[in-house]
Amino acid sequence: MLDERKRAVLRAIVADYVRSREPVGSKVLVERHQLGVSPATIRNDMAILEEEGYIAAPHTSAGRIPTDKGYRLFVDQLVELRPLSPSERRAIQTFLAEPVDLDDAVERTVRLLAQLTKQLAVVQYPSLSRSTVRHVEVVCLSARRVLVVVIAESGRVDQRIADVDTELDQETLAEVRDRINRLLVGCDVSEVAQRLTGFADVHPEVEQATLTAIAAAVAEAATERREDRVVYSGTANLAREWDDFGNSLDRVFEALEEQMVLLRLMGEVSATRDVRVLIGNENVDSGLTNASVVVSGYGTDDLVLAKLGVVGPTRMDYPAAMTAVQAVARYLGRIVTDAG
Amino acid sequence: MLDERKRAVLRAIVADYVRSREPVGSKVLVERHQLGVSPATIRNDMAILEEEGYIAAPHTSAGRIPTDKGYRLFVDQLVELRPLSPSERRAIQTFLAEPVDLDDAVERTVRLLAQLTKQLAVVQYPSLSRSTVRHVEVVCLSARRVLVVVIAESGRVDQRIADVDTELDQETLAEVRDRINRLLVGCDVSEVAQRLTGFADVHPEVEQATLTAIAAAVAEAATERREDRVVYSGTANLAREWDDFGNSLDRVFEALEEQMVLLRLMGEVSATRDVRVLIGNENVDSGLTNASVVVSGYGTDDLVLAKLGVVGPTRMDYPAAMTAVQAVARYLGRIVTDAG
DNA sequence: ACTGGCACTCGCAACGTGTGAGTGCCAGTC
DNA sequence: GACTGGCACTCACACGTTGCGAGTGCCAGT
Repeated sequence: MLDERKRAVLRAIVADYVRSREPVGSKVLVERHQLGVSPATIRNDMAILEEEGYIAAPHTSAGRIPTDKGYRLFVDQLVELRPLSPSERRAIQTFLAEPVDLDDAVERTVRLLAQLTKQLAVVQYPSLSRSTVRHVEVVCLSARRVLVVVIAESGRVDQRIADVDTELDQETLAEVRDRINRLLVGCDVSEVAQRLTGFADVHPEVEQATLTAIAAAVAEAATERREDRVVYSGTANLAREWDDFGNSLDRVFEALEEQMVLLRLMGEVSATRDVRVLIGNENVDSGLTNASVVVSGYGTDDLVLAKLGVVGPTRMDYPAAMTAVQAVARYLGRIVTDAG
Repeated sequence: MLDERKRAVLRAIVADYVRSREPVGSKVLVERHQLGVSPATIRNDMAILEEEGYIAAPHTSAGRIPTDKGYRLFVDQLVELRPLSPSERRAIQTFLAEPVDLDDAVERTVRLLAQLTKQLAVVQYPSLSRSTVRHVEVVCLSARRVLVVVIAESGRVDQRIADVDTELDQETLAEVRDRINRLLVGCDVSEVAQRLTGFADVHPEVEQATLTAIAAAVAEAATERREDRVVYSGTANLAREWDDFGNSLDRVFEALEEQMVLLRLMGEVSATRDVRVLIGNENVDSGLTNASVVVSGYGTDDLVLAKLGVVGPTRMDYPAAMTAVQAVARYLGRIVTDAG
């Protein structure tokens, strides 16, 4: 087990390295943090820390930098989360006040998080509670195309385009719409597909294939999985620190545009509302080397709707990122459960 | 006026420089393109071209690179647009087939364009024809929050959250909704705001402020300007060639995340359906130096709905970009006018 | 009008070198 | 035993020097 002073030394090394990006030596360590001992003593401690694998020297006669193991110890035991500064708190409140709709709320959140942490921020769309159907609208886009809109009681609005074989006049369309509504309104979205089976058969006046297509579109719209969508923001922050990622930058961006990577990244942490940290190689996810992820679930106490977090270099300001992620997750959770 | 051979030389310089990223000298010029004369002759031509300002030498005894003026001449007179290769044509067709809704269509388009041109692709949302109101839905999200959904005949679906002061029970909400629908269905979206004036007054059974809030939300949703939204894709391409932009990369990404920059960029070219090119400093837009924009409007013959294009380094493959932009614009125009 | 030849110019990569930050170790002190 | 000052040692890195080669401009010759 590590000595109290050695832990202080590790904490100091992490702090300094995060700020300066440069290997930190024994001398600056004692003069910047009041450790009360001489550089030589610190050197001994550092030798121990290196033996134990918490820090490493990039080459002989350079300072030390924290290893992944060192960061891990840091976030697990050494970090003290200071509360948000009033100005930050105010920034969050004004930024997230009065979102105009769900998209807007998510959009603002991700921007805010990127701005607060100066990292790449990622927000997963909340999986709005599967609730009951409120209304189904069917509108005609062109001769052979109709748009289906499904509005759920929870406020979800999903749409889908269906190609149909026959031209539909306004009256038939209206009738189809009314029948669908009569059939579905109030029923749980999970039952939609089921209720629609055979829908085409019982209305012989319209061509079957057409009705089938429309029914399929309605079913698809009702079961669309929005929680597979993620949005991100703060690419400029990523670019600013790109030299911390061993990878060439375009690889990183390729990985980003591949939504799956982000989803996997978020998926790897268990869905709880506390803040989790993945450090460096702990996430096996290729494409991002030397990257850490700070992530938290958001939602109500008993139900985690989705996750949000930031991605940055292993060498990042963990305390700041953790408090920001936590605070934003809490706010967004409140907004989103309140709003639907 | 420029000699025919000098034009050939300029064309060759542009072609080579675009491929190699390196100043091109007289020797490689004659051996790669069959110009039928010796390097010395070419050197004389190059001297003329330099005098006229079409090319420049980064320093003594280096090859020449095209100036913006050179590129301008190239795209205006020297470029020959070869038709799309069958495989490209096929790629477009499969990629853009059967979009599931408007978002999906735009999303796919921007990805496709980025992939085809290997540049940053930008697509502006089409301004769907202002049409008549089809249906208005009002659902209750929480005690003091309602969601308003406006569906237009054209297939536009807009939503808005309204905060209300009083709690609304289901029946009143249903009644409000019915009244709104009776009032608005079939009326042009441009008249919505007008028709709603005084809406709060004539229904004394519900608190006025609440009705006003809902009416305002409906009006806002109906008049939302979707055409101010742009989406982009292909950031990895941008990162790959970032050293061509004098700017440090993070500035570029900051500019990107500021949607306004892209909108201005698109806005600077007149809204026609043919392909326009802005080269280097021609676009005064700060933030992107050494950048060119290839852009085209899309829509029907008589109505340009919005614009799309690519952004890349001044030194980009203009012919390829131009054909790709043109083709994609044409396809998207067809899809989007067909679909809404 | 074009070409071969030649002197000239620089950017750039390769090499050598000196400097300084940082270390490990050890003998001495409290 | 824990800490400290001192000292020899090691590299990374910044800096000046140098040589090379690509490319040019010019000119005399065809």
